[in-house]
Amino acid sequence: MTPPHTIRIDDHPAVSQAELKEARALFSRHIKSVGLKHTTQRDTSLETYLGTRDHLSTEQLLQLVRQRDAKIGLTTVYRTLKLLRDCGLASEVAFHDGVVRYEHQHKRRSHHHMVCTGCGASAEFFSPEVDKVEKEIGRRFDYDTARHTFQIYGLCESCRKPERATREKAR
Amino acid sequence: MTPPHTIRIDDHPAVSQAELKEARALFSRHIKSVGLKHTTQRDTSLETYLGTRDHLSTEQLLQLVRQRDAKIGLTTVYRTLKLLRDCGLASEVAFHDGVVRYEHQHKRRSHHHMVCTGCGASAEFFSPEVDKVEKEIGRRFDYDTARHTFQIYGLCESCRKPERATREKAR
DNA sequence: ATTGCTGCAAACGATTTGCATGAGG
DNA sequence: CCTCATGCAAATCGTTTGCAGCAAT
Repeated sequence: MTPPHTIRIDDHPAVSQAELKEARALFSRHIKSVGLKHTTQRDTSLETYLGTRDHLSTEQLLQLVRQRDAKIGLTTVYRTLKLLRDCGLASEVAFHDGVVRYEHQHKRRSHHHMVCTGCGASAEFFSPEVDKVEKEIGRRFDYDTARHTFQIYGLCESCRKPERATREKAR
Repeated sequence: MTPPHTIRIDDHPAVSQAELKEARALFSRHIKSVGLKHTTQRDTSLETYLGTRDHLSTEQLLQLVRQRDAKIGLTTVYRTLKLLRDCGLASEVAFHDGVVRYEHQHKRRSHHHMVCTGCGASAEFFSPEVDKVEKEIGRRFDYDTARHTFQIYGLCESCRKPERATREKAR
């Protein structure tokens, strides 16, 4: 199941030219440093990824990638997303439906998700308190904290209305 | 992969007699209300579940259940855990390894997890601020919030030491 | 007697891996 | 040239489903 739409507040502009350049450089550097090769498929995947927003599954990215090059394989996209994650351009998010999604990570403000269990819509929000909690707890347990995930699940306003059809059996 | 051990602070005593009774009643009531039947396998699964702590996967519960009745099938445990979830005795948690785990939920304080990406250990912690954020954000987006998950990922003290063997390739 | 339950085997969906062929440095 | 990448098909893994025989009401 794929969220039909995604709400977001605190919208940020599409990736700027400068950021694009930096992202490409970061990727190349990573590729090189691990002794891998620069390929057209990886390029296409990277460029496509950079043109997206929000959280998308591998399958979704594959669809977009194939609009540029119909012959790229699913496996390659899976592998490229791991590379993007490894070099810090993307991060994996797991909502509660068994599908891994990726979202932009590079120089991105820490943020969290409000997910509708009815229609699958998700909204992002920012909360400095939550970030503060990460640091505090890390200190308390003597953990070197790297990241956190915070998702709130609930029913959005339209899914809450007089038992609408949109609503699916909460898995 | 299964966490080798689980750290926890703010330990609470094993489920008390009164709580056990209440839990069984809750389960029976749920069973009845949905028109299902009371079976020995469900009983065994419930009792076993009530004797556990922390978060355990279906597979782990199956092992425990089989110590009481070796012939209980995996499927039954999967199904029973869904029932426990449905009646509010358990809730599902997804860490970042693709396995669903269950934890006690009935009358349980809201809590969160600090997970070590090295050895898989997890510690629970409590944070009223985080709970407050859930309410606030729900109001802001006009979502009827039901629950949230908050996990912090990082390296625990021993996994952080001079590249110990315990440490596995961070997936 | 019904109707739901169990456990097995088969089905599933997301993700990973093996491998022969092809492209990059 | 040698090495790594690709894309396909097959393999995995957790989880779900179909079904025939069995147990609970």
